[in-house]
Amino acid sequence: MNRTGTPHPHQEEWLRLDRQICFSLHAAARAFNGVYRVILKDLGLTYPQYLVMLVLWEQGTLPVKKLGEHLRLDSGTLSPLLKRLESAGLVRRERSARDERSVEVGLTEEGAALRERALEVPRRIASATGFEVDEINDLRTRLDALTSALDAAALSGA
Amino acid sequence: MNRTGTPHPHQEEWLRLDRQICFSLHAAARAFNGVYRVILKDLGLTYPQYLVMLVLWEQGTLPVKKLGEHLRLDSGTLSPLLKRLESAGLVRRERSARDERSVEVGLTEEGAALRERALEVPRRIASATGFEVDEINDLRTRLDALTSALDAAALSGA
DNA sequence: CACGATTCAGTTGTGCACAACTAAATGGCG
DNA sequence: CGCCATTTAGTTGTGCACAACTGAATCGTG
Repeated sequence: MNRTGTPHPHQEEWLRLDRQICFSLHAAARAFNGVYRVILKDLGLTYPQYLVMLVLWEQGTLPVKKLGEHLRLDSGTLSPLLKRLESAGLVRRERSARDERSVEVGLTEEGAALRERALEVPRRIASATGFEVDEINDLRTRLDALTSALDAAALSGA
Repeated sequence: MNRTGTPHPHQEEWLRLDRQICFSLHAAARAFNGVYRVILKDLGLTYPQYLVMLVLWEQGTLPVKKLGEHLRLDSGTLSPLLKRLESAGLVRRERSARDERSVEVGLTEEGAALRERALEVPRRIASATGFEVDEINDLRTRLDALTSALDAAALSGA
């Protein structure tokens, strides 16, 4: 399809590389998820639920909107997830008195207490990865840069 | 809770770091997914469907089992996904004659032809990330190392 | 050959991600 | 004040991930 001099000589190669990088990121995310799944089972939390609890432990009560900003998740994901955490007795949801549109999400006694048991999770994860703190932080920095670039590209219409 | 000399002085800090690394990886995976979603919309593929097509373009016809090994996905994920690709007219599924348990997945004419249009995807992704090929490859290597460590840990019981 | 263990695809049920939408409350502007 | 645009949660529908299971085919061993 390219009689004279192949204007895109590396396209085939790029498709192969794309397969590799796509797969790597996808697999890494799922592998991470899998290890957390095992460790979090003891706490009765899924990985996304753990992320929500981490924010609540750190920030205290805050509206769904703010929670979504911290986690880059919208109400379509958070609403059912928070309902499940509420059913589990870990969080409390109540309409804000000042702004009836808003719902404040806070910890119950039980939810706050769960933090004690969660303290050992990071150590177990670190030992599972076998990575040093510096390596983890370096990887995190690169991933954040990647995410920023991707978000910017998505906004500008890919 | 720790009157004499705090045997775990860094646990609180680790919980904060865990929030950061969890969030970074989770966000990166979703941001990547989002950019691919936009670009793949033209091809009528989702990101996981694109991964399947990449394998088929590279490897040709192969059983569901092998496909799953390449992608680390099981039949619970692949079966419905492949049905959708079949409905879209991109792949063909048929029971192996040699082994009636196995289902061979292959490309249709249309599926094979789609490869031409997919050739530009990696370039668009690369420009979206703004990363150089070397950087991508370096990141990929680290992610693969992480995945290997996590898989090994998962097998040994976390 | 027979029969129990294994392999393979598919199904079911739960949970997350996200787009598109609804409904209620709020805020701004004429 | 009255009305409309915006903000905020929530709902609906589609698709993926994975655990647990089913059922059919195959294999191994006696």
